Amino acid sequence: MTGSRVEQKERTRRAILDAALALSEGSTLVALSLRQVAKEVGIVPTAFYRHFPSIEDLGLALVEESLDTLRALLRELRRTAGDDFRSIIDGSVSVLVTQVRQDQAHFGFIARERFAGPPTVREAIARGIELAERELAIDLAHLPGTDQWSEEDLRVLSTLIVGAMVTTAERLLTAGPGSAEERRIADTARAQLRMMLIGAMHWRSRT
Amino acid sequence: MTGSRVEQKERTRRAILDAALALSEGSTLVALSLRQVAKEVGIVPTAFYRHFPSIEDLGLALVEESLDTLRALLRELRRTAGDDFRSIIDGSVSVLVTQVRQDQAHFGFIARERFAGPPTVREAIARGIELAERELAIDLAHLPGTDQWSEEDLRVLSTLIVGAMVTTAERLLTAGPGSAEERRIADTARAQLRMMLIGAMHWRSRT
DNA sequence: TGTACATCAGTGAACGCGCGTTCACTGATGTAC
DNA sequence: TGTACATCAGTGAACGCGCGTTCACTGATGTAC
Repeated sequence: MTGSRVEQKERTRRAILDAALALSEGSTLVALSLRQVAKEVGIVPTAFYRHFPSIEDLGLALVEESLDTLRALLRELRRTAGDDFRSIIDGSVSVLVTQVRQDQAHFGFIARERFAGPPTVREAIARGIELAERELAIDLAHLPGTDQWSEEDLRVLSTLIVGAMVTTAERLLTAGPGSAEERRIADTARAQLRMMLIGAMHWRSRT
Repeated sequence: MTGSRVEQKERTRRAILDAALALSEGSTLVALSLRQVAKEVGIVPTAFYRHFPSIEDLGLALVEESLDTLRALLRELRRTAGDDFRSIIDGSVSVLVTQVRQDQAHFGFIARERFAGPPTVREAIARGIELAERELAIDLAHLPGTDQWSEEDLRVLSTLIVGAMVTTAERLLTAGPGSAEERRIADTARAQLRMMLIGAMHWRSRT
């Protein structure tokens, strides 16, 4: 069976990444030890070096994977956007719930490292969130009723919405999958999105 | 000079707490080492035990101090609340900016430990934030226009507002004190609060 | 006020432990002919 | 197809280092008389 040695190596590499995600759950990247990870995977500590040049490179790989899942979430949100407000709201929240559940370990990693990670990691995550805000501002500009809005207004609303979505994602992470709590969080997120959009629709009529 | 030995001990204790806050800045509580802290303070590692029974107890002391700071912020927010929407919004944001600046180290600590800290710490912080949400829901119920609101509606709006305030506090922490960025963050927070309250005011007329 | 004793914050040596990393190795998988 | 050789994921011993914690100590500050 050709490729079986290659496949086995890939399987071990995946096991190392998964073990690192699971072990960092309790605190942070910086608290991860190579020996802990190796023990969890079931290999001898030195075998680690067959897969990553150092424990720091393992961390970088986790960061990149996690940012990939964040970008996948954004792509999915834009792809499934409906026409009217109600379907945009409902669709966005259900995509958020689905994706957070699907890549729970990665989103948990992002939540933890966002402020507790090494500077470069914090910056990379901040850039990912800023990207979402900018993309959303562009999408908002195409919605009816925002024709007269300034760049600044679009930015204010998009950061508000992205902030609420980040908060919702973080709440989902602390709730059990499929729990009543999860449904309540999703309902709250939908109501909040509705409230924000109602505020936005009446925005110019007031200022 | 009576009390001078006691005062010196208190000064060292304070220096240990401050050093721990400064050192945990780069990552988390769990990455703190007693020897690092002692070195930063300028005492020998074993002298640490004259002040705390263990490094974990130092962590608990930091958590309690930080939660005190959080509670002080909430108290200050309620105390300075004005009558009309505009003064409530402007007052709340300027109190937030002032308090975050004044206890930057503690708020940074909370931001970091909120998801990366040990489970008990995460729970304590989550409870502090929930408390703010419940208190705000009560205050909102006393505002004009919310007479017909359900408990649920009040909860939805208060979690939305608290979430935005948490996000604003976190943004302030990454901006320099007195910077143009800081003023922009405060302006954005004010606009967002206005937008949320406008949405709230038109809430019932839509659902 | 002066002296003798008590307190206790900070010292310094020592300990066992888990850490990341090095090195020479083993033996199963894969390849060349 | 069968044999001889190459590759390389995983092994196991060893290293020096920083860690938390113990212990007996020192000497300045504080107290009793």
